[in-house]
Amino acid sequence: MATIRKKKVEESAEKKILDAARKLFTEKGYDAIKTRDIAKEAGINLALLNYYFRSKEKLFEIIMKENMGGFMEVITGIVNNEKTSIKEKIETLVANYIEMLTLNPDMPLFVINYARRDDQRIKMREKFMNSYFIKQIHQARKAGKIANINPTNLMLNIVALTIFPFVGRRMLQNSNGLTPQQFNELMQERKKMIPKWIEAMLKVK
Amino acid sequence: MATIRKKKVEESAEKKILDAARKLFTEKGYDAIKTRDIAKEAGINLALLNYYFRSKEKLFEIIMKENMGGFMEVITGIVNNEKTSIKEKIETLVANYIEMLTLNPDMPLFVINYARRDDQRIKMREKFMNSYFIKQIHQARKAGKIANINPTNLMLNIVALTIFPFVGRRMLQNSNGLTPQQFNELMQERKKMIPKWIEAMLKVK
DNA sequence: AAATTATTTAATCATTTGTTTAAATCAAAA
DNA sequence: TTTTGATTTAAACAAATGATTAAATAATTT
Repeated sequence: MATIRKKKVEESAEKKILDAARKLFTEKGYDAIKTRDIAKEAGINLALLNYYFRSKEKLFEIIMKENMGGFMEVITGIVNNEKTSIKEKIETLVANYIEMLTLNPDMPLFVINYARRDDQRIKMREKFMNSYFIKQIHQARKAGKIANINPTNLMLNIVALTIFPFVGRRMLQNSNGLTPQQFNELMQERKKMIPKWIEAMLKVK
Repeated sequence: MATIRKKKVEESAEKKILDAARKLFTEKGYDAIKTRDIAKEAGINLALLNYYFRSKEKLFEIIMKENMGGFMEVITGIVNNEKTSIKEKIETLVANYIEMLTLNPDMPLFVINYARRDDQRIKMREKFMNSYFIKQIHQARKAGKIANINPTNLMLNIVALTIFPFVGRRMLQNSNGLTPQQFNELMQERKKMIPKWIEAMLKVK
């Protein structure tokens, strides 16, 4: 009988490997991390890694999909909600991203480098440009309520102001720079300010 | 006599190696590029690389310093010029960066990943925060001419709006995305707009 | 042209690194 | 307790990769 047996005493090796891989791949990327690093970090033997995940590549793909999903998921719901205003959408978008990135600050650089690695295509722009949010922007423009901004530039500005500090995090948190604590405080301040800054931009002609 | 002799017929192998290394390292980073890739791209034999540059690491360092220099150089002069206004500084800074990055669009991601690679410290923030520009900002704030913005956030905003599109370039230039031509046009538009957007931000309280 | 020095190469070495193997150990079921 | 399958390991393998060697070729000086 194909009954499944489980060890229950401690955290499964499979999970330990996934956790180690997530941490290391997200922090340093595919090429910089060796399978032996992952095994060591997970506290298991090297062979286990291939036993559970077949190869480094397959393990990486799992982490990549997790991260990519997390990174995209944030926008999907918000940006297509037909019940919220432009202002509300920007506020929610910025707040949710900063919350998520505070917990997982290396995610954006991971995603960006994935595109660098093998010219993989990431459809973030598509998702954004086809959204209800962009329709609202067009309408508000026609009605003369906001300036005649290029929607791609608007998207870029929201994303740049929100995500860039996390991408450049290591350049801010250097010896004479911010402590992790200060960095987080700064991000909390930006959470409040970015929507206001965007609002101000939307009046520029 | 230690006279130096040169081959003049074609471009020197040394330069060909440097050019290849610059292209490949900047595009894909240290770990992703093999010494054999560089030799092939340069059209020379593998051993030459070590003959001229001792090691992959040493060759990388040369490219790294080039890029780092280029990346920092832009701000140094501008930001400490005591003769220009805040507005002029922002305009010059943005324009010079976008000009440079249009010619070398992979440079920022290279620099950012260098910090990721071995926790190297890059003193961009220091340069900025100790500059005459920041003094001017403090004065203008006291005089009530601009809003009470945190200088680090101001710096982040200028840099984010200017540099981020190049960092995320491969996510914009995907199958359904922008052509390189369209991307450059967008950057030219941003060159004009970013100073205006920053100006608008500086009025937000 | 001969001598000298710079340049270039093919072949090899040594280490790193992803993967596999075969055997040992452990936990649940019979 | 014995059996059975899941889990874990040490050791080894094979390919990739950074580096070296020793010899050949090309350019310049004498």
